[in-house]
Amino acid sequence: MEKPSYYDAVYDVVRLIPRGRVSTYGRIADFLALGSSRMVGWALNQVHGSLEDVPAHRVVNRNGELSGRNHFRPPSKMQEMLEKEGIKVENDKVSDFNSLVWHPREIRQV
DNA sequence: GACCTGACGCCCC
DNA sequence: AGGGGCGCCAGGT
Repeated sequence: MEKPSYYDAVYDVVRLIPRGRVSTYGRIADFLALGSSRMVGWALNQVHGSLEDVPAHRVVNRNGELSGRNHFRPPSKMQEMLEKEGIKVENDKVSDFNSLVWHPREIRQV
């Protein structure tokens, strides 16, 4: 029985997002060559309760907006967790997003 | 089994 | 600069 779903690959990448940093659906999708940013969202949607293992709160859209906050409970939880990591969130958007956005490619550059 | 929607992103107007 | 439409794949109705 195979479940090679790219899901695991997505979770793996998300898990690699450093604390205090964020990444985007698009970058992850591009890094994994999924072809669609939505797939990342689908995968994270399946996470649901495994959020402890997969820091899905560190994944935002290309504008740094917390587009997935509505899937957290309460929705403000996403912002809460981010702020707990030192990330400033204002008006459902990551402040200084451009500076702290993390590129999966950095893994290879270590 | 067909249709619609969805944690997105890019192109076109 | 802002708004609207299409594409991507999976899952639910």
